Amino acid sequence: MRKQRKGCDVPDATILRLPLYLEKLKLLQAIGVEDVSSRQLAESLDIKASQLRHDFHYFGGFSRPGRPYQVAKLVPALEKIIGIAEPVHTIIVGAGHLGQALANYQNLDVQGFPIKGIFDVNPKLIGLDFRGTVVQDMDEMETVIKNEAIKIAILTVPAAHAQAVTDRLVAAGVIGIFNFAPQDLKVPAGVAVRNERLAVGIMSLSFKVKCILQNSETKENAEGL
Amino acid sequence: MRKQRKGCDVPDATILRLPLYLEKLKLLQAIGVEDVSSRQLAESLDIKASQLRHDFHYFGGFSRPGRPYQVAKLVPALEKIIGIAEPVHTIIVGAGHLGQALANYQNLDVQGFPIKGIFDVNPKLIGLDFRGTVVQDMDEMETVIKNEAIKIAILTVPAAHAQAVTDRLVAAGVIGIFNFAPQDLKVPAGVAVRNERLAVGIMSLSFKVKCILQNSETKENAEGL
DNA sequence: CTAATACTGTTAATTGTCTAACAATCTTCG
DNA sequence: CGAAGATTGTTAGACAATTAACAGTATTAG
Repeated sequence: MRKQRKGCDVPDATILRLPLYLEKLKLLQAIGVEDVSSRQLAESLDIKASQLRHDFHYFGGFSRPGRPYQVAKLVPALEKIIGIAEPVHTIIVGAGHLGQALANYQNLDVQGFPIKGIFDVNPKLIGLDFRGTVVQDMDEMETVIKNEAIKIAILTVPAAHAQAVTDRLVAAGVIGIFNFAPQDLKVPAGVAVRNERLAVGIMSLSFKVKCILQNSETKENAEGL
Repeated sequence: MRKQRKGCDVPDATILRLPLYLEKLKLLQAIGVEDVSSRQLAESLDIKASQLRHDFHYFGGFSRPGRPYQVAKLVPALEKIIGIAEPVHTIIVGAGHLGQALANYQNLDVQGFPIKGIFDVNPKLIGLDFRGTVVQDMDEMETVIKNEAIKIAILTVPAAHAQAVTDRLVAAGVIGIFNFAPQDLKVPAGVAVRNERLAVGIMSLSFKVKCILQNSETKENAEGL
């Protein structure tokens, strides 16, 4: 097996922190901060400085010993690593409530993911306008993917249709799917899927809340004795 | 330090899988499956059977050697562990696009999290009706939290107001916050926060897409020689 | 009844991730 | 100029999670 191309053999845990680093750095940049140390940046994100440096080490480091990081260098470097140096054209498939909310969520655009199309099969939704993007029939999807060179799609269709739509997306050339449907997707090698399950998030929270309540009960009992 | 109460000293990674187990089991139950082995269940979730048994082991196991799991026993057991044996009353704070989408997302209700209130400061939004729940003024929030014994809140306000609202929620008795604002929240001990960052998800996807594209390029070059 | 098969609970080994430590470098101050 | 303090890159050790292995139990077929 050929050695993986530079900067791609990185743990998932590190990849998930890169957006957090970038976000905080942009904030610093906005208020005119020029230099930042690993310690300052890490503390503001509630992680250890050694972890931050360890993460950066996967990409060869962004400074040299003795010198703090320069915000103006770090921001574009991270953007390039994440793959958003240029805007990443994106489409939303499924114009239900969630699809609409995402279409209206201007933050996606700001973060480098402009929405180039919204699609649905429901005639009642076709023609609706969200921030300048009009819902189109699903039949148009493949055409838009090719014309706009779409590589990433956001999937917000019902679970029952998720796999069929995924197959169409992959066939049309999409290689990254942000899946909001509670449904495991089968995709060939060379296609990345990220599942975003709201139910998982709120249930894990529920578990912790239950534990907090139990602990406070036992504590009260112990104090009561 | 007192030993943590039974079933609460569990790794995060395991907690995040519990909802997936439950979801799949409910699906099996719906089609009349009575028994399921760790292998069957694990394969349908694309994980290893040993991991599933290891996860269940944190709670003492749900069967005995030689006997497969009984779906009818496992579903309520997991629901109790997750803390959703009884419906968990929830509120949504922030009735913008995302808050509206979540209010319309009937799946939350089905999964055991009925929405008992939606709040916003914007007079234009107050009075809007989403699936029978009417948007109320934020001034009513504390009252509803107390009357309905709300323990979990979904936070969909702008980042700039997230901390202030959080402080009010905590003061009113909320101990679990599902945070959609791109903002780190400070909360006292005994309050759980789960951050749901859409930007993190799509950027991690972008990273992988970039790597896939790079790899296919190098592959083509190698083949071309 | 016995052997063969299938299954779980449990422990050990492996793998992955995080944290700490330190050498090398830079800046600052006297 | 030299020493002190701060900083990064790098490596090794500590910790956590995943996977594999296996002992013990149940079921089934002959």
